[in-house]
Amino acid sequence: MLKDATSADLSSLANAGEILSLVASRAATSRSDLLTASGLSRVTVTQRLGALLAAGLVRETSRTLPSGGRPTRVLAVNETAAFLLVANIGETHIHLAAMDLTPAVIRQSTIPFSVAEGPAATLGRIAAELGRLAQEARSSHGVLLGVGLSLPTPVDFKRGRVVGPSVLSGWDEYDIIARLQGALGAPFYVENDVNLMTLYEYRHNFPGVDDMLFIKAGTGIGSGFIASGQVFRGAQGAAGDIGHIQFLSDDAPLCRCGKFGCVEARAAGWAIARDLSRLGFPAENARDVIGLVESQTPEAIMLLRKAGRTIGEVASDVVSIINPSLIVVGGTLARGGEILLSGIRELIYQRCLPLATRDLRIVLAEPDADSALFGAAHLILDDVFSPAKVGGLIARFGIAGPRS
Amino acid sequence: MLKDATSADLSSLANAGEILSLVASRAATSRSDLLTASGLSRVTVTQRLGALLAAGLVRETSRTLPSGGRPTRVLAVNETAAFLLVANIGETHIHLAAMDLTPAVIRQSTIPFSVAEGPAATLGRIAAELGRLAQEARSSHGVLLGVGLSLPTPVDFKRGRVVGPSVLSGWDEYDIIARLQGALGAPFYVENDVNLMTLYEYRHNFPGVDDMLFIKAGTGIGSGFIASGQVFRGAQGAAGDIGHIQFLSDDAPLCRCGKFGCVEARAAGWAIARDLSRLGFPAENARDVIGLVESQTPEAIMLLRKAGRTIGEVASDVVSIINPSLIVVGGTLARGGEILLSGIRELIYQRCLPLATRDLRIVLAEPDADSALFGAAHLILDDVFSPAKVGGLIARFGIAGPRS
DNA sequence: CCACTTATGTTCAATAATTTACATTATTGA
DNA sequence: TCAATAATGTAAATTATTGAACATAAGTGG
Repeated sequence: MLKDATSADLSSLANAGEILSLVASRAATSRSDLLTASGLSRVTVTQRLGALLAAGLVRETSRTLPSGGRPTRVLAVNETAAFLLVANIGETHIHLAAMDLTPAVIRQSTIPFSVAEGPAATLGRIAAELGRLAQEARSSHGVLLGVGLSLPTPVDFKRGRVVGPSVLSGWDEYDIIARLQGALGAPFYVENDVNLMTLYEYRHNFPGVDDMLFIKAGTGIGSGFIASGQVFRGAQGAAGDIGHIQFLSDDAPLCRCGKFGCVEARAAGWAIARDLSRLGFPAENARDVIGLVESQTPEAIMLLRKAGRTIGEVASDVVSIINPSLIVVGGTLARGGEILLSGIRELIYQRCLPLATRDLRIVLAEPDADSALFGAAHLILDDVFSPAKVGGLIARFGIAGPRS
Repeated sequence: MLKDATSADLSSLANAGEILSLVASRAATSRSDLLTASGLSRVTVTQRLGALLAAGLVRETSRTLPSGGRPTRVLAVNETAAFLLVANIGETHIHLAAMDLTPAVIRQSTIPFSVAEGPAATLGRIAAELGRLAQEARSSHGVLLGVGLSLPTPVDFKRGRVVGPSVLSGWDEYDIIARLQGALGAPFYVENDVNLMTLYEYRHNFPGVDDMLFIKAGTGIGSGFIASGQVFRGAQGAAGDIGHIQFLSDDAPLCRCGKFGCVEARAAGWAIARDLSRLGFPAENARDVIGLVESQTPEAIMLLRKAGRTIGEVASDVVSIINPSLIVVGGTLARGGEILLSGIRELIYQRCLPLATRDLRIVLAEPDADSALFGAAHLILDDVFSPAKVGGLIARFGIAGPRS
């Protein structure tokens, strides 16, 4: 039986997952790389890559890499071949976006948020707004590949649920995926915002630094880390919870968790705001604190410096335990720059063994309000283009058909 | 051109790596499992497995698994198809062994050790003794697959070198692999003993507990952890170094590292021995301490209990940071049983958030002097049978030819 | 003992992938 | 401009893998 070009293309496409995964992960960005990375023959790679190119999933960039002979052409996933939806729940607002595969924002919006509303209503509004964004993205960017939700609370990533009491009261153990997956018809991911910010820093600013720690110092304090290139979540997704490690002392302050002397109660935005208020400078959260620091209020600078030392104290423990090669400090308080950072550096160098600090870099994150959104996009992309799942993506795409 | 049975067998063997890896890792222990796990067709699996069986690399066990119909026969790597060499440098002696693929000891020996001798001479003696063991193992167990060396000091696993100052003075940055690899003609691995004990506990006693922490409380204090099923080493192999985390207090004792208030200086075997000596009970190391505890010396029991609380304090920090689902406490001091463990439990439950301790088990390791040796064996096996490297093993085996 | 169920092996035609050999292309440097 | 170099494409022959169909094996529960 003869086969026409289209069905030959489709059958090549069905086997092209490995190729697509390699291109998407940037493990192989040229045809020659693909040959060695995949172990397949040139004939096969040519054929499968041809199918991916024809389907519009992969494209040739204008870049080439010198090779000594004919330069090799750089390949990339076609950013406009599909899109993602992401949302980040903040203190008072929810930021939402449709993103292409770069990932870059196609379209975004903001809606108000109140904890009092409860998860069902909030998720309903999120679904509605994401639906609107999807509508607009679909015309230019084809299929929806995945949806990601960032939450300011511990999340059991495997189960997609908020775990433990948190600022999102009423959300504990609520089945978020069941509520939303149907509405949007794509794989759904829920993750803690700090882990997503960590992933963003790793993928976007420090690719290749496979053992790094991200500290978010804002109104609360949390951390995330990349272990051997993977977000490390621990048994229940609660890894990196450094805000409630205690240091005892005579004046140990009461924490909102009910214990005394937690890092948060000493160094988080709310704790500094509490101390500033007592000194006669009204402040409520990390933003207020940074405002006072930026207007050169000595008391605020002093307290931020002290907070840096407290964070440094706990960070030194983390360094001893996980031995990262990079620490990125982000969150609102990081806008205090060296005032915060110097205390962190001081304590780490003071308390850690030289071996652990020998090659350790400690840097500030660029202030970026949307890093959790981008992190969510990377999370989706990593999973959807992973070798194990890329087949599903191609099937989904094959059905939707190629885009012009 | 016709092909005889032998060459057909050999070509199947060359492609049988994936099958072998699945059987070795116990990811698939039956033919049916292999079909689904490999994704290959039954014809191919039958053929490749046949080659592995013919080569003597894999064998059928007498066990079967019920299935509702014909039971499926359990497959396993043939433990006697090849062997490993391992060595563990302790305080005063070096334990060495040839092991089969179970891993189980085929033959073992002990030689004296003195730091003063320096790495070159010590490694020379180790090579000679391992050579002797290899000679004996070779007759019954075919090819040597790998050699592992366990050291009581931080090791940069990737580079196979001791890093930083340690009890092994003179070993820092010494190129161990260059010194030994040639002499033995097999892949060579060097790793820290605590990480190997951790790996042993994971593989041997708690398979499936993919996020676990092992604490070694002996003359020194260290820890290792399994993150998502892998030994977590950090950037320089120094992860888990909890012995030199400091807790400040008025009476902070001086540590052998030169800082004050380290966990080691408060709770390690040498620190308890120091305190006991001051109280009039001569003791030098963890063994002496346990001796006094076992003879019901109240002072020793009190100090061990106190050490448990100190270890619990640092362990609670570790729990907050990495969120394990299991803590295994081993090392000489663990022979103190509940006396040590109760303090650890107490502090962890007191200082960690309920979320992190909700499903956390804290248990004692079985006392086992050879756990680092077994851990080294597992380390070699994991690597040699890994999908990426199993091809090399088969090549090596193909050249050596099948055993009867 | 028998029917039922699932595991396992085998044959053979169809399909997929590789190897080989040759051809073409896009650069660099003489 | 021309050789040198390595990337890339392709046809044909060879080899590997699959799927389907059939056969047999080894348990379970009547």
